[in-house]
Amino acid sequence: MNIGDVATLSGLPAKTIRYYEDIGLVKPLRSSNGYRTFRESDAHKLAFLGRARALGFTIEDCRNLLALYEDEERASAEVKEIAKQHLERIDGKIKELKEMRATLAHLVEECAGDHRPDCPILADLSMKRRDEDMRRKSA
Amino acid sequence: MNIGDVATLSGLPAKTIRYYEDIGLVKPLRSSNGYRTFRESDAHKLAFLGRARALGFTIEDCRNLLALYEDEERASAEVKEIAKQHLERIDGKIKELKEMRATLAHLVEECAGDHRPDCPILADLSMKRRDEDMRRKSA
DNA sequence: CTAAGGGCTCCCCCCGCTGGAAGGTCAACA
DNA sequence: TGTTGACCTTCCAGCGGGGGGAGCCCTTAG
Repeated sequence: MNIGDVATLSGLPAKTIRYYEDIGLVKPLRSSNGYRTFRESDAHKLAFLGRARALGFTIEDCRNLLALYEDEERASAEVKEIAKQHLERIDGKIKELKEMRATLAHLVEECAGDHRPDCPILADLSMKRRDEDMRRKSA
Repeated sequence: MNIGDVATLSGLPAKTIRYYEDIGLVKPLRSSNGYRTFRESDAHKLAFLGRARALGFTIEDCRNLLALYEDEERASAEVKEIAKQHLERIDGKIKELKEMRATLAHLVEECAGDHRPDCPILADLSMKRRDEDMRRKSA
């Protein structure tokens, strides 16, 4: 299989696949004309990578997951640990985003959004730390 | 004020402030020794930027917000529009993360996490698109 | 006089790709 | 046989939003 074929199969852009080779995630063979030649197993790995990335795992996570995937003797505990840590990262991000959302939604509600210049959003962004602390406490 | 002073006041690292000058968000003066000299207004802008960035606004958003902040004739509708768009971006990200979280949490639950190699997490990551679609539908 | 603690510029690094230029290869068709 | 046009190759640059660090200058206190 050439790169275009695995790209179609895995849903990853060819550029990304070349990059994954660069950083050592896949190691396709080369045919005499210099083209990359992918085996079935490479195609599987790439599909695996695509799904892991879609779940938000970092490239380093993927590298470790792939190593475990290939290791028949692995302990599922190792995999679970990686996934759990990732779950925590996701939870952290969700929390952060929700806090932003809450503040922002509040400000958007307060803002008249008309032709006048008075704007609570700008007022909040420009206000001093002391006031911000007060707002936080009252919220 | 030198850069260290505004860094302390705004809570932004000096590096970041230099970067903001680079991209034209602030335009401090220079004193004869080459040091940046920040006015009160620069300090306010930087604090403004720090808070806008903390709410997740992109640099380009910040640029626009800052312009509106400085424009006494602005219409609050313009500010509100930027904020609303950002709110939508945040909602999109939260949704995305929640979907990841749901899938991942399910997998983590299923995984025994012991010394044995059997692992539903790896099984899911390596399984074919058809099966994935089925799982999605049943979920 | 010297040392510490600012400040300055400059360039490379991070992540995870993405785009583009300049060129080689291959299959189909006239 | 020549010529398209779709592939493929490498390499270099850049995104956002800074961070790290080298190697230098300036200032102030002891």
